[in-house]
Amino acid sequence: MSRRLGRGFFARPTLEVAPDLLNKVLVAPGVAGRIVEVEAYRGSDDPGSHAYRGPTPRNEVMFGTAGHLYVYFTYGMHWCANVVTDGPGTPGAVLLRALTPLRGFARMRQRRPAAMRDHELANGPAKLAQAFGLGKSHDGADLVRACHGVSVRDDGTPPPERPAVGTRIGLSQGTDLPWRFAVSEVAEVSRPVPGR
DNA sequence: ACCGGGATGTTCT
DNA sequence: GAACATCCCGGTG
Repeated sequence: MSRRLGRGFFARPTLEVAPDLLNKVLVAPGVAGRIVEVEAYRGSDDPGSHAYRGPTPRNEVMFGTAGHLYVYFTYGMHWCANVVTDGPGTPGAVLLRALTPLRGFARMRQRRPAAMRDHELANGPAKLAQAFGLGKSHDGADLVRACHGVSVRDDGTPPPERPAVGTRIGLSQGTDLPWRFAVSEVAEVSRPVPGR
């Protein structure tokens, strides 16, 4: 039994939403996975955020309504998926970095032939986007309305009381901010969180 | 096990 | 023209 998250869950400050997303379930057609690692990004005072220098064609959905997907293309071959947070005009998003696969193993493996084991199907931001078939067409999709069959659900598993906290990965600015959150001791975390 | 580099093209300066 | 919220493979030890 589970229920889809509503607008109110997402329309809160980014740094509140990010840890609350841990242990929620991301669903796409034929597949599902538990969110076990995320990173918070916000525009106003976060030099690591795509929104830091103001709106552009790429990042405009970060400035829009909470609960939509922000999907961007990077390194010439990878897609990464964020959940938009906070209020209209206040840019914020949470990057989904790792999932524990729950359903649709065969489908994910088909999309990610390089994964040797189940826990490698979605243990990275670009890996999970590929495993879930997320790409350009999903940028701006409304999770609350389950556009394209993509939504976030609560199956009754609460977020960890003490999530692992660390700095974000792959940035050249904002590297000091401890805005990476993970469920401790799960195999799917993309990289170990120092100090826990 | 660990490390280094190449892939590949959009986005913004 | 540089940077990029990454991943994978092949080298070495």
